[in-house]
Amino acid sequence: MPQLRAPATRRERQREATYDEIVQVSTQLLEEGADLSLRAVASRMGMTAPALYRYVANHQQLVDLVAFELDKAATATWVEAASRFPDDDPAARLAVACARFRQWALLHPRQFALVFANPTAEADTERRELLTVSTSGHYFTDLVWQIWERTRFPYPSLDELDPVIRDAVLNPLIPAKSDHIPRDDRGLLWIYMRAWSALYGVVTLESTGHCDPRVIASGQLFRATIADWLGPLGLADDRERLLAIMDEELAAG
Amino acid sequence: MPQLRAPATRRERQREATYDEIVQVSTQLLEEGADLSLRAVASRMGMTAPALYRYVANHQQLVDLVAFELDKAATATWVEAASRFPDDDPAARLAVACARFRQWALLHPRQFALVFANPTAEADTERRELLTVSTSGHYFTDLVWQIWERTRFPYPSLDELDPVIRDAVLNPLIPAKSDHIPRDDRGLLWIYMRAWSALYGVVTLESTGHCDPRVIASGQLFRATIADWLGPLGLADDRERLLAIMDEELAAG
DNA sequence: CAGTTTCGTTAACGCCGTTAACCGTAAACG
DNA sequence: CGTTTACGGTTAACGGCGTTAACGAAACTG
Repeated sequence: MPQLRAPATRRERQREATYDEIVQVSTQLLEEGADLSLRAVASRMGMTAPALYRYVANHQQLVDLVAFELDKAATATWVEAASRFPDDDPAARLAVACARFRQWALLHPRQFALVFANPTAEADTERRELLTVSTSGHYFTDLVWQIWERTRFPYPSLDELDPVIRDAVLNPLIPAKSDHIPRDDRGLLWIYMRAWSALYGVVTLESTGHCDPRVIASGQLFRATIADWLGPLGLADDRERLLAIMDEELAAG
Repeated sequence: MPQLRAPATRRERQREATYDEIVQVSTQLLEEGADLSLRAVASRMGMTAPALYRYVANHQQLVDLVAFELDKAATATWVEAASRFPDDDPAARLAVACARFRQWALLHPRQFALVFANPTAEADTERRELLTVSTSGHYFTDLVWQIWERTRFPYPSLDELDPVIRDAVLNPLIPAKSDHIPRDDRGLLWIYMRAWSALYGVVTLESTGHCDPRVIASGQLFRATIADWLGPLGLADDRERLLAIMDEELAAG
């Protein structure tokens, strides 16, 4: 059985490989604290900068490409970490994933900024679409859904929602794995958005350093923010266990 | 009576004026969507770029200078807007200020990013210090304090706080007008930090566009986030009035 | 084999931050 | 008052950036 993922002609495989190398070299550059520039990436690949224009239309597209792959790779790491808890314990998995997400953001602020603070121009539909397929977003939505299946935490019905929000949860533009959520349960996505907003907010605050460094080091702001969301997700009974899991994960990273 | 603010020699006055022009030209550039570059600022002032090095040590310092002044100017606008409510109604003032803060962030995302998403390097103590005197931070802390004077909402005592957080509230590195807060009431600052984190988070999410545009347009995410903080600030009774004030302000902007 | 597409090159343009060397003039000083 | 100093500007230059244009070789295609 031949490869499914690397089919087609030799040229196409070559091209795939070049894309992979671009991403690899880019992440390497970022890791070293260097800027993500076309020239730097090219020269480290043994090419000249204009050659990269065969693969990317401009600098911003390079950034978007790398951001997408960084998100994918980072998500894979906390999916892996979360998998030490079983399938049927999505709350524990969420606790692990949130903690890992934060630790990644603190350890790699430049990469975090690239993926999550990279300003998206209003009219730029292409970049919007890319955002919609964000890997981490899908993972978090899925966990929230799985938690709801167990705790049946309350969520607003479609009628209760502001009409604009109703549209948004019925046909989401955000990264959310929502196809399998029945129409009448789409109010769940509102809870998801609000929870994501809280997580994003505190992690961005800490990652960009607009915060007392001691508060960051203690992890208390993050912890308190997460703790506030256990109730709304129907996890109040599990509170101590989940916070313990999170603390453990924070201490490790 | 001679000027108090423009004393000293003629040279010093001249220098002050040049700084003012730098800031003015910079904000003008940002307003036009251009980048904030030394060369652009200099040429628009009728100078050459190296001349600016007589006023700022490097590009980052120019950015910091402009960020600080932008924060000051923006804060002044919502202080002004909030002053349509009397002194003794700090809750209403806070509602106005939060809404204005968000509208400013949405209308001027580049400026917002400069002031509030401008990553602060860990070891950079100079920039930390600059952060500590942020104007908007002082205004918000002061409002929270004034609200507490009226509602006496609960806050953690010093013993209840994590030791690190205790240090942080006793000797804050964040922009907070805290000198007049008695030592035993410093737990208030923890509430302030948490509330600021929530406000910062949702506004950053919206301003950077990492969010469904329809959700931003509706303002519901922001509204819900603020609404969640009325309780902890002892403003539950005032809920409808305050949300109405905020809605009005959001609609205007 | 001929023709075309793909993928790389070099050269160049106009930005950028930053440094070094230089100079007139306004202020400070003996 | 004349001298000296330091301030606030200049020009020239370096290296790096994104980006475009013109071009060529090698690989696929008929």
